[in-house]
Amino acid sequence: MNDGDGRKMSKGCQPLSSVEEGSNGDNIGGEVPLKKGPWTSTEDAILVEYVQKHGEGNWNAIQKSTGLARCGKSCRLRWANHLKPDLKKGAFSPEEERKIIEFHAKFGNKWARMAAELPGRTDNEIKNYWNTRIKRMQRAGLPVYPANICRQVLNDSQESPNAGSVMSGASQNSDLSQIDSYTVPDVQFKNLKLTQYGPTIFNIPESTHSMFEQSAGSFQNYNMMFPMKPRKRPLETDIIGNSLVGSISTTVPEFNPYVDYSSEKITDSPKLSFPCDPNLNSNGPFHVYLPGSYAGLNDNTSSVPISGVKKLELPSFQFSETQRVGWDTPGSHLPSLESVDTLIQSPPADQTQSYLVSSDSDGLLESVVYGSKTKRGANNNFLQQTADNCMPRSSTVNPCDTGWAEQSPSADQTQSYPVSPDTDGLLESIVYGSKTKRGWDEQGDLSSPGASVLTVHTPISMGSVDEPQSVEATQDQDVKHETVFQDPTYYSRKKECVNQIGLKKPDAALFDSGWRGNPDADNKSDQSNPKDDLGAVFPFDFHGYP
DNA sequence: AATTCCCACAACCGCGTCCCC
DNA sequence: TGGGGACGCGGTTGTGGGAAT
Repeated sequence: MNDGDGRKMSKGCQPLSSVEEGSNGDNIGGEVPLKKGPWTSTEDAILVEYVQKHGEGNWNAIQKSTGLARCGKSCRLRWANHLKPDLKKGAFSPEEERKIIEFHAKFGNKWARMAAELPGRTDNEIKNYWNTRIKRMQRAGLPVYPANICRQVLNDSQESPNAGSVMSGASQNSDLSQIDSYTVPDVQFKNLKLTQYGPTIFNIPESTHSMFEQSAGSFQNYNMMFPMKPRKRPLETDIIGNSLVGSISTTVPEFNPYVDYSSEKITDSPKLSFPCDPNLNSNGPFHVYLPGSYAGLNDNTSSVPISGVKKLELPSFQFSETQRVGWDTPGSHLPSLESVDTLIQSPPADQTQSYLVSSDSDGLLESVVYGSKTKRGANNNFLQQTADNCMPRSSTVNPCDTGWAEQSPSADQTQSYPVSPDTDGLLESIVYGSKTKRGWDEQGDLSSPGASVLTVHTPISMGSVDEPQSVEATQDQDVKHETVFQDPTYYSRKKECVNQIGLKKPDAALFDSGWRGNPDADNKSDQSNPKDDLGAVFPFDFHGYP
């Protein structure tokens, strides 16, 4: 570390007026710059001694009274994360891991809250664990939330007075007063069958539902997956994933919602399956955007399909008419940022339709969005959204057909899922403005540049696996188009990405490392690389791209 | 053996909130 | 009531070390 020469003045921390941190030779103008970087044992000792003597708090006084060249903030962090006597060290126990997953499902990224529930553990520790886990699961193409957790959270939610927001940590955490004008009306999930879907990491905004309806059969074929970049060195998980390819491509793996995956390492989860893509023959494009990632600021993005290996289960969504209306109208509530987190573009009913991203995207919006996202921090309440995603809205089609329907204890449930309130209307304003500017109000014009802008904003549009949409049904979508595609937000300029993901033969594309050349996949897309597009929405480090 | 890559984690940073004056 | 400091929170970055090449 930069112990010593690498020291810098900590931003946000006032320099010491006088300190005896002799080892620091950066003393400028008589002021000792506050040290940054790893703490030394000496510093630790000083801090511990001070706290033992004076107790916690008044952190800024430490540097004054002890001469410790650390700002109060740094002292507090060091104490809280490492020096506190009651801290638990070492790896998380399986039980702790299970709790973390559960808490994340409930609270979202409320690390401090989670830490409060886990004695001896710090928020930073939990956060790091979670982020690492996310990456790992992503890489393996595994669902972040085990089905049992989803189910549990769902049950908890149902039991609570405010039930309705299932697995929406943000919603549950948020004070109701925070619900602003952007709050999306509750979404009604009919025939909720959470467990049948098992875990999913995607947050699918309700607005997506209507898309499914309209795209009817098209979305039956989507595979949610994590884009995966080939690792230079294969991991066990990769191996597993690859090993699944065959079966996934040809059969519908069975997902056991009752298996507790909470603490499993990827390497020991060979039984995991991907309860998705009930219709492997479907040809509907499908896009999934995960929250918080860097945006593809340039539209030089390619249409290269994600060379992912795994598929994620896709919940179906349904909107009530009123909800649809809400989304359609310009003044309607835009999706919350949380909903923005996950973006999935659903292809129109006409699967031959191209989803190429308009080439005219200037990247500005993406930049803005990205900035906003970054700044705000991706409040990727995966689970919240995941849970929503997990909830099929329709059960007309026997889920069993999908191969993972049997276990759906709550098939008859009808629930309302309030969209998490948006805490920042700026992005919506920008997006909306952009859309307006671009004139995307030309409903149904999926190729409209403006529409594409909303990708970032758009709730995931996914095919409902259990949607009663027969192929025939998919052809009758006029009405649905009005309700759904009217809202430009459903389409992103990253259409190409969609295109790429929306493979006629998802499986093949997914697992075909050479799917760049997949004729089906790039039927109408350019050769751009979806990496940027995906990266723009995925909060994770996408190690999935070549 | 050197290099590269990746993971895990510690620490930093910016921002929001609380509290006191 | 508002200004400012203290503190907390969540996201991001940087670093060390191990594994793979």
